Amino acid sequence: MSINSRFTVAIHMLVLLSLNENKYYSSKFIAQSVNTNPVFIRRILSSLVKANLVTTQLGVEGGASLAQPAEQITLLDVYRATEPESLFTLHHSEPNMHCLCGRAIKPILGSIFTEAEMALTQVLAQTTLAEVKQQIQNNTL
Amino acid sequence: MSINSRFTVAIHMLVLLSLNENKYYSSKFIAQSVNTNPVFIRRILSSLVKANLVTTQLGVEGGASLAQPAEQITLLDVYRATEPESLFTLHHSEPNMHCLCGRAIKPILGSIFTEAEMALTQVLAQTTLAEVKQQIQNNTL
DNA sequence: AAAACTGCAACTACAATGGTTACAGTTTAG
DNA sequence: CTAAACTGTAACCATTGTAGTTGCAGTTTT
Repeated sequence: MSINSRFTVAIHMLVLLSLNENKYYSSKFIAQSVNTNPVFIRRILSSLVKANLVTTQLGVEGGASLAQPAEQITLLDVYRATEPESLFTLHHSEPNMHCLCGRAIKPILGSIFTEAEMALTQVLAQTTLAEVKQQIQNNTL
Repeated sequence: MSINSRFTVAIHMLVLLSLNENKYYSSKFIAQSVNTNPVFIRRILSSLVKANLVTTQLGVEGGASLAQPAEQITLLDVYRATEPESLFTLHHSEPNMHCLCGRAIKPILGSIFTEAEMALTQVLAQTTLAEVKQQIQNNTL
């Protein structure tokens, strides 16, 4: 399958927060921009808080705000916070150990998959939230 | 989410076929090596046939065989045959066009995601079935 | 004619995704 | 000090994807 929309939504949210880093944005407000429901937003926010990308404030006028400057947050940080450990699913059921192929294939594919995933994450590490924000703002000129 | 085990299973199958390129392997035999059921194998085979990586033979002593030499089949070919078009899921529901962020973010993320996926596919393109087979055979010395 | 296959449809079980409701707890404004 | 606006989280639902299973028509070899 594919990388969850959680990742896409998380970036969307964080870019939104970066538009005014001193403001707390409510999950309801964010949900309207993303066009989804506030609970889904709060679930993702929960992951982002754990990864120390966002801080939240309870109560009236509360909400979420960036925990770090947008220049310091890369898309890889967001990816790590929202996506599971490994991108590739190895075998659903353990291969047959009586078969040459079954015995040896897992570690070999594992290392190729790790290499491929690293190539992907390196690209994500090269882009910061601030750059995405900048592109969005240029787009509207 | 993550990349389906279909991809992993497809590689497993093809490496198995590469052990003897002149033989037809039945879906039952392949299923035993992968430790799954023959129908699941035939469903994946169907995709591989469409991608011209495999030919099948009906009847007694029939089964599947590589349609190309193992040296010419890369993991990227297998990836393309078994995985959907795009790895990343953009928004589940369309973002709010009344929001600066909602309007502009999709194409920007789209191009970053394309770049990231290309980095991944380039790694997959560098490995052929023959190389995986070679590693498996070395492994058992 | 029997046996060994593919190809495919139909049905099932299970897990993941995202939407919805509900509610306890926190904070601010009045 | 109470009402309102928030977060955080659990519970439940609908939908979809994944993989397993059964069944059967059609093909090929013996």
